[in-house]
Amino acid sequence: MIQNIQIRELTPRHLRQSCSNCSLRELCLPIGLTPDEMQELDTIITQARPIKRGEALYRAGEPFKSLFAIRVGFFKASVISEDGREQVTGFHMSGELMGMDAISSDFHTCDAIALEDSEVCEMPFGEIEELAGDVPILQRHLYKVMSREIVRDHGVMLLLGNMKAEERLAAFLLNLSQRFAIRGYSSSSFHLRMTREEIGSYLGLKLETVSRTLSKFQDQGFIKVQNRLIEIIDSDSLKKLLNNCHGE
Amino acid sequence: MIQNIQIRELTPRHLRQSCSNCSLRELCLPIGLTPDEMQELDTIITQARPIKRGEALYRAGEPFKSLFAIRVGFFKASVISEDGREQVTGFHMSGELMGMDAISSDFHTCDAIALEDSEVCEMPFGEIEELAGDVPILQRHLYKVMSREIVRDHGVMLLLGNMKAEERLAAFLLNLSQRFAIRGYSSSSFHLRMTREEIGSYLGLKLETVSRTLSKFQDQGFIKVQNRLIEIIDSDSLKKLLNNCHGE
DNA sequence: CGTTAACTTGACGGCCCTCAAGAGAGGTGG
DNA sequence: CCACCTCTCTTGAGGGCCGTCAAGTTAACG
Repeated sequence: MIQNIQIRELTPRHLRQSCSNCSLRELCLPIGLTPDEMQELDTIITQARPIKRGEALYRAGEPFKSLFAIRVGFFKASVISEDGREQVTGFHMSGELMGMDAISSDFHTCDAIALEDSEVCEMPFGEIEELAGDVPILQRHLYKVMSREIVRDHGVMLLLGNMKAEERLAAFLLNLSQRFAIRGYSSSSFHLRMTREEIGSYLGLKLETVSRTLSKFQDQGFIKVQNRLIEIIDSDSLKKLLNNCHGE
Repeated sequence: MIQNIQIRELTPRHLRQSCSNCSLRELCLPIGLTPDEMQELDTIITQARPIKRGEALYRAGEPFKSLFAIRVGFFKASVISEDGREQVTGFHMSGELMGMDAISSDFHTCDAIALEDSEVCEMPFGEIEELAGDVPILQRHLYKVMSREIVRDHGVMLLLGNMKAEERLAAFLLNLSQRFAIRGYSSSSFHLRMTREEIGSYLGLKLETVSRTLSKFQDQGFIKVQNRLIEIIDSDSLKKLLNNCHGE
């Protein structure tokens, strides 16, 4: 959750600059590469491939070649079950890495759909891997990024397995708020890129329940909802929903 | 799911033997190490540390030093939310790797509890990592194992987000059945190592619902339940529950 | 301005949770 | 070996949360 906070403070200058080039917040994060190594990384990475809103960055079943770092934009990742049910497994924003699920089988296992016009950096995994063999700190960092994804998924499992609708939505809003804040946007006022249905799919709820719960939060004065614009008025109350809740 | 099937057939002899030593089904899987590299791997890995039923292999918050390969036995992994709710994130059996969630923060993020007397191989991550830097095939394999964990978690998210109690339990039983089969045990008759409550926690259900649903499956002639002994009588019907279900 | 997709709100019903009681299994000590 | 205790499991009854169905409203886009 708090994992990305210190990027600006901790990264050395040459890295910070390169990172601001490619926006690889998640890949470059706290790793002290030499200028040479950075340059090599830069030559590997394809700069800025645009993806229009609604388009797929990749789809389940396609052969795996590259990881993608989101330079700007917003994506959803989702898996489709055999009988056609969609489960959104995550929402991803600038600086985050996508496609790691595909390493295991050399095929993508989920769809990645842009929810707004976006740009990604393509990072051919074979070359990244090769470089990682020579640069221990990069290798370790890749392990860390993948591990973080596992931890994140466990958090979602906790949410889906244990929480009620109100708690899920509160957790969702607070998580979004935090991630926007990290990126320098307002944490108290932001635009949802996804539909109620996509939120519901992510949270294991129906779109009507999402809508109703948002309205309820608004009635209680926790938030203000204007279509997809969310204003968080009382984040403490939202947090209280998460901790108090019906545990003892 | 089917990922471990071909171990015996595909691994070269020297690897097969070394693997049968340490039972590292998941780590050694399909990777063609040289005998020298295998030996180095063997010197890194601590052979056979016993863990008694009910004991913790590690707990959330403990500093991370090693991954663990289960040599024999059965574990549950679970996260505890701030307000004390437990979510079982997975059940792990012989040959599987545990602890990858801890790489991201250098602290374990979940508890690993033995559900029967077990033995694990401890693999100091720093040394594994170092070796992986020299042995690309090992490096890639670590990425694959972690990626597989992510894919598995996505499957659980689909289950928790979209499925009804009957479907969840059917999926759970079929998954266990398959994993036992891969290890040479009966796929149609096996002993549950976990309580109804732990099954419920994993599946996002209460223990009463688990119990009721098992009874229902028994009444329908799909399975036979005798306390923790499960006999699968009609696996096709269970599979049908998963595909038919209330999708169109 | 018309069409479509997205959202809101209400009414109702069903699935699963909650509470409760009792049965069964496994371990310990007498 | 049996009595006893505890943990686990089963089963029932009732209620609540959320899904389902439906209708109407708003927003978005050509």
